[in-house]
Amino acid sequence: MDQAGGRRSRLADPRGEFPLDLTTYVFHLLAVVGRHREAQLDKLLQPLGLTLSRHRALSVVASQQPLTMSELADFCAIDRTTMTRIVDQLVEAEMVERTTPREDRRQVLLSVTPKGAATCRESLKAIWRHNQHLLEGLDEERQRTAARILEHFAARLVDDPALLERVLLRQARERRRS
Amino acid sequence: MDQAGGRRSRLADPRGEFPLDLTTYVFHLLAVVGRHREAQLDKLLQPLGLTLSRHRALSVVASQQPLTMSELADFCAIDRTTMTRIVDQLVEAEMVERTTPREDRRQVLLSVTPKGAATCRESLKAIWRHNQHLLEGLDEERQRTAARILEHFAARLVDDPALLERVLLRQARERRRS
DNA sequence: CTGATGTCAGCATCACTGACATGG
DNA sequence: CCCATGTCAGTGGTGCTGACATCA
Repeated sequence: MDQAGGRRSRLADPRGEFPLDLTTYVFHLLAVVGRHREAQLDKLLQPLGLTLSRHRALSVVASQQPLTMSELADFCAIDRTTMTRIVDQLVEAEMVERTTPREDRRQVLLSVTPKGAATCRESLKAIWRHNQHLLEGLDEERQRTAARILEHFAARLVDDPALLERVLLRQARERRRS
Repeated sequence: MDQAGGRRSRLADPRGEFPLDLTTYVFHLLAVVGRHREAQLDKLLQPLGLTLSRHRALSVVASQQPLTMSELADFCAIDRTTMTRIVDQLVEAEMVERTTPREDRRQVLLSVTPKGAATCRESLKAIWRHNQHLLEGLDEERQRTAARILEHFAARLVDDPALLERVLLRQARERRRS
């Protein structure tokens, strides 16, 4: 997607392996794969009372707790104001708790409740199985190649080096109380 | 994303190259890369009066015209009812036209107007440049590997073989008037 | 005061469901 | 009658902007 127009002559793979030129085709597939996968995962998570967005937030809180709203939003690459509403929903469902630290009372620290931890374990299992199914037949070296290529994209998409570090899941919390 | 929880011991890359196990990390990056890229492209297209969704639909119509609503929705991996509204917006902007074929008057055939074709050329150019920037530094062989891996994902995500063919942009129209 | 953090309201877009009209 | 195609209305989740309160 993103591009599929123009003359056939300008937009063909010279080797004939793919239906479009490489640049166009890679990003078309990126969009289509993401779309189908998100739709399937949403259905998978429905019985657990989660959407994919809520699951993403919940699983990051579970693994990185305690963390602030801004950190969570950066990790998930989601707008802060949107994250406020997603956390509202998780608090409503009694899966996540907000607490205010004494040192800096502007912040909010997020942590999971026992119910949230249990739900997260279930959703992680379900998604893990789905991911494994998608990766079946891809040897480890190909998976590493995929990860490296995606890291390359991320580095070019995210200007701020500190934000990039967080998006790539290097270190979580430092300078919290500095 | 999707998964980031659990014990550190269960979710680590054995080789230490990546911050999480491969399965989890590949899909985390898939989500984050898609998110950042879509945000940037939306801004890029704003001056042209397009959103990313509208551009995607427009460019497919431009390259595959004439085609039906269902075909367009399948190509873009977007729900049919959602596509009705997106095409409404493109018709409103006088970029796309709907016509009813004589053979099967249930269908609607889509085609671009001159204004739509011109806008599409501009948006394709802008997106092409953005994509080239992202791919800079990746040699052709890596791009081919990426395309093959994403095709692998698509094949596992889409059950219907005919739909998969359309999603992978093999052949567009056949059995139209059969 | 300035800047950082988090929340909130309003707006637009989009996904999904269920209903509906049309026509093969 | 049955099914395919396309549209439409309603609901809910999401992204973004701008405003606001709080507090270091």
